[in-house]
Amino acid sequence: MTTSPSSARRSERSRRAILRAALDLCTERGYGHVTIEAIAAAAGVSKKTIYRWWPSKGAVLLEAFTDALVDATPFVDTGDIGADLRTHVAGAVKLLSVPPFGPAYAGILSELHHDDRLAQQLREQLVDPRVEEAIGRLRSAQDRGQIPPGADLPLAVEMLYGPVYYRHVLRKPIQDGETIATLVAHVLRALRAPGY
Amino acid sequence: MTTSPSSARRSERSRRAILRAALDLCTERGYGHVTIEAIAAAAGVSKKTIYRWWPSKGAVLLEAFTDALVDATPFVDTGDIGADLRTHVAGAVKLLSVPPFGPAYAGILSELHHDDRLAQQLREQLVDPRVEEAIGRLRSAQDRGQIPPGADLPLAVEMLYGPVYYRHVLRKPIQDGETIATLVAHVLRALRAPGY
DNA sequence: CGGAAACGGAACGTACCGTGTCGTGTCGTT
DNA sequence: AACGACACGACACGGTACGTTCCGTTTCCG
Repeated sequence: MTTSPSSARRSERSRRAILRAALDLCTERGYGHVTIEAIAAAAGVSKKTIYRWWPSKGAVLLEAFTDALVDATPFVDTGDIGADLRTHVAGAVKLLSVPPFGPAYAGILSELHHDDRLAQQLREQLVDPRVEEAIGRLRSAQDRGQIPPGADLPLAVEMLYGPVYYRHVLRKPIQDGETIATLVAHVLRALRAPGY
Repeated sequence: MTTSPSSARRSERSRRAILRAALDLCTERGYGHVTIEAIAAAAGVSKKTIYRWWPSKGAVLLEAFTDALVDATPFVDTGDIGADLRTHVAGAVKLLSVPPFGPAYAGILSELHHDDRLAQQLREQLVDPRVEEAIGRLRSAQDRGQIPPGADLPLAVEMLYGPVYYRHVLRKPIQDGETIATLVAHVLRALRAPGY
């Protein structure tokens, strides 16, 4: 998570203040107008302290976002694969719909294309684990015979998350529950139906 | 397309030089490191001229991207809906895979969240027309009985484009032809199969 | 208790922003 | 053919945020 000097001397107090200030500023003025200097000022911290532990603004907000994501959208297993997928997708959609998380995540995504380290961190810490969880839940349904054995589970996950990302980056109004239910139903149908 | 002073006196020569320089700079140093000043210098143009016609860097690159998009991914109708969708999605994927278009589009997307006018322009000029085209092609297949009458065509388009955007913003390696074929097959299956 | 290291604060030069001014050139109008 | 309007290139401006450096202080480990 952290990056450089590797020490237990690090001030947890400052770390929390920085992450908190970063999210707060993101709420009130938007990701693009958040600056390292403003974060430092709001957190009562010197810029040097931020630069010591994070390489960029994106890295600060990625850590803040990841921290805040803890049990935001848990992956339950009630036995009903449809209901569980709906619950999970709805959790992700809802999280992205409230400031500062929607704008913060969009801002982080926007920096991936010129920051290789950040892209790697995001995939390793956020995306891949969640994809694995989703595949695991689908496989569990597969074991119960709710999904055919040969189904392409990774593709299924992309078909679920894809429209969520599509809508998020294009800033179309977030989907309501019915849209999510329809999406999940379509994906399950695509897995279940006979080959094309 | 253009914005402010509305005149026929505008120098087409300068306009072309600016759009060309913007894309070139995007190729060689990445969207995030392209500046208005650098575009002006590379195009042999004063900053004032750029600010006279475009409100932001994003607007310049949106126009450059849109111009370059002409017949990049045509929407054909061979009668085979599966083949046509594969062709179309492959065109979009291929376009995004080559510099400067991939990075340029990602950069434009990144600015949508703090630039309402740009977001509106992108949707009106780029996204909505293409979505309409896609829906039109699906409807044509519907008329021929290849897709059931009640199918949710807008959702189908999102299921097609969604994974493309998902992969693009997360910078996962672009899909190959087989992945695209599988995706298209799944979407068509989801439309075709009986209700869940 | 001593030293190493993280800390806050302040200042630095650099880069780019968006705007303003000015003189030049070019294109419509009459 | 001459005028006048307007886009043009150039240059300079104040402002903001960058990332770094220095310094003196505080905090924690051994």
